[in-house]
Amino acid sequence: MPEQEPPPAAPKPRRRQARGERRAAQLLDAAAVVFSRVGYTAASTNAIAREAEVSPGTLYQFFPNKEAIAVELGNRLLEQWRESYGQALSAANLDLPLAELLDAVVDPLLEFNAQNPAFHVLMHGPDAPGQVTAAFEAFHSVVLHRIEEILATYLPEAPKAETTRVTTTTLALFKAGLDLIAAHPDEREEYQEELKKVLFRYLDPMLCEEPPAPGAAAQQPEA
Amino acid sequence: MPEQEPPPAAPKPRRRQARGERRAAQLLDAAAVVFSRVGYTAASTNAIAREAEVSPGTLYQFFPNKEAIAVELGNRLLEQWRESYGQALSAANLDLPLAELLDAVVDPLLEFNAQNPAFHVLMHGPDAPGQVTAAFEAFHSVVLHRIEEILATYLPEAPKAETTRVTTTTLALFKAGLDLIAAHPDEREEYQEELKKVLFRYLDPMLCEEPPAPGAAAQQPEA
DNA sequence: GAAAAACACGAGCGATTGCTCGTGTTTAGC
DNA sequence: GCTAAACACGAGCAATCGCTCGTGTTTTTC
Repeated sequence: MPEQEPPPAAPKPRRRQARGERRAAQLLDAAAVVFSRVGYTAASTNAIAREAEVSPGTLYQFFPNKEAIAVELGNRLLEQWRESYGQALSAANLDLPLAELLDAVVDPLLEFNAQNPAFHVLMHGPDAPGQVTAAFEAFHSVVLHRIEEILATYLPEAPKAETTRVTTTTLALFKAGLDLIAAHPDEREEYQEELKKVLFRYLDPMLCEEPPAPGAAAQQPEA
Repeated sequence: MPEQEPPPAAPKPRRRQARGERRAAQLLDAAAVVFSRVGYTAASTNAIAREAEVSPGTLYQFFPNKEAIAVELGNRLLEQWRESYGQALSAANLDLPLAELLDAVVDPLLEFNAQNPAFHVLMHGPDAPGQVTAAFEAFHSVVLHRIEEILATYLPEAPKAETTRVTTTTLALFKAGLDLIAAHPDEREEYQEELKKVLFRYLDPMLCEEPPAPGAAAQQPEA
C-alpha cells in the first residue's frame, strides 16, 4: 500500500530569499488586478504572470497551482482587513446610537471594498475556489456573530432565530449597497447615504434601547 | 469592397419541422439546467447537449453558437415572465396602500425567480454574454421606469434624480432578498417577509400620500 | 417512390488553459 | 571562490473548450 505523507510535516522546506518574497507579493498584486478585471475562472495564470511581468514558470515557483494564488490572496486581503478596519466592529462602538454606529461600521467597510475590488470578487464571485469561499465564510461568520452580539444588546427580547435572521438580512443589505456603489461609481456618496438610510430604517424600529414612548402601540416584535 | 448583407433579410430560410421545434425547446431546457448549475461560462456546450441527450452536432443544428443559446433562453424567460407575472406591475395596483402594493409585486416576482433559477443566473451572472445582458437591461429599465412611475405618485415632491436613486436602491434591495432566499431555501417565507419589511420601512417614511395621521408614524399593517 | 430538405450523429480540429521541465542565472553559506 | 539552493525563463504538453464536417437517417414535397 502507498504510505500517506504526514500532512503536518513541511513537505517543502524550501527557504525563500528576499527576492522571492518580493516576487510572491508582486504576483499576488497582479492576481488581484486580473481577478478583479475578469473574475477567477477567466483569469489565466499566464495573464497573471504577464501582468506581473514574469514568466509562467516563475509563477509556479511560488504557487503550486491557480487555486493557491486565490487562497493566499484571500488570506492577505483578510489580514489587511483585520489590520486596517477590524476595529470598526470592536466593542468600542457598542454604546453609540444607531445612526453613529452605522457610520462607524459602514463607512470603513465600504472604503476597504472600494480600494480592494478583488475582495468583492473573491468573496461573492460564483466561481471562487472552495477553499477561498470557506475562508471567507469563516470571516463572514465572525463578522456575523459580532453584529449579532451588537444587535442582541439592542434588541434583547427577540428570540435567537430572529436575531440571526435580522443579522443575515443586514449583511445582505450591505452587500446590496456594495453592488449598488460598484454599479454607480459616480454617485458613490449618494448611494452610501442611501445604504445607511436603508439600514437605519430597517433596524431602528426594532431596537428598544430605552422603554419606548407609550404613544406607539407595541411595535411589531413580529406577529 | 465587400458588400454588406441585408440584415433584415432572412439569411437562413430554413424551415423547421415539429421534431426540430421540440429539440430546440429541449435544448433550451437543458441549457437552463446547466446554466443554473454552473453559470454561463463554465457550462460547456457538450454538457448541454449531454443533458439534453443529444450529440454536440445536433445542438449546433439549432443554435449557431453558445451565445445564441443564452440569448434565446433569455428571451424565452423574459416572455414567460411577461405572460405570467407582468400584470403584477400593471396599473391596477396603483392605488393600493404600500404594504399591499409590496405584496402584489414582491410575491410573484420571488415566485418566478424560485421556479426559474436560470433567470437569476443570466440576469446577474458576471459572465453572461453582452446581448443577454442588454436584453435584460432593457427589461430591467422597463421595470425600473414602472416602479419609478409608481414611486413618483407616492412621492411627488422629490426631484427626479432622487426618485431614480430610490428606484435603483429598491431594485438592489429586491435583488438582495433574492440572494438571501437562494442562500436559505429552508427559511424562504421568513426571508420573504423580511424583504418586504425592509422595503416597507425604507419606502414608507418617504411617501406623503395623504397628510399623515398625527398619531404614530405610519405603521405597517401587516401582522 | 424518388429527390430534397431537415435532423442526428460523433470523431476530431484549432485555440486556449493550467501547468511542467530542461536549462540557465543569481544568491547564500562556507 | 566554489557549491548548492533558490530564482527565472519560455517552449510546449495534456486536457478541455467551442465548434465543424462528413456521413447516415427521417420527414416533407412532388
